[in-house]
Amino acid sequence: MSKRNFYEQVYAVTRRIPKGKVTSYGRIANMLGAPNAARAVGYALRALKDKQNDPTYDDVPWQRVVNSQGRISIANRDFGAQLQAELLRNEGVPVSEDLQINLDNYLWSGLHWFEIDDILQKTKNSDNV
DNA sequence: ACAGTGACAACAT
DNA sequence: TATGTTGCCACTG
Repeated sequence: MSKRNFYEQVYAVTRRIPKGKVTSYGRIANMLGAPNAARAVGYALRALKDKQNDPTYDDVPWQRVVNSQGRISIANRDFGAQLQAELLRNEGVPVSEDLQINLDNYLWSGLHWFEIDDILQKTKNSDNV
């Protein structure tokens, strides 16, 4: 299909974020070897909105990705920020009223190199996921 | 092929 | 601390 590997890689990493933890767009980009692709990561997650009817992506916990400051994106505020905050709270992640999360306590430690390698292999030139 | 866009991030005022 | 600016990358008409 039209989807590129990068999307799948982002989704794959996001799926590994454990319940009760969060990470940032930039950190995901870093894990995928594209340290400057934070915006692209956000773009990929935003695209999930157009895939809501696709069961393939129902299990992507997009709410566990916030910006580098541990804050839910402002641009998202008007339509999805509150939902994201609610989903996180339901998972046991405290979110302040100004949409801030304490990264000292809830930041995901990330994947190990071999786990990332596994993702890169599985997402290589395939429409299958 | 090319210019525009966005759920980012770092730096500058 | 709070805005504004600039660089990035992948995706889209």
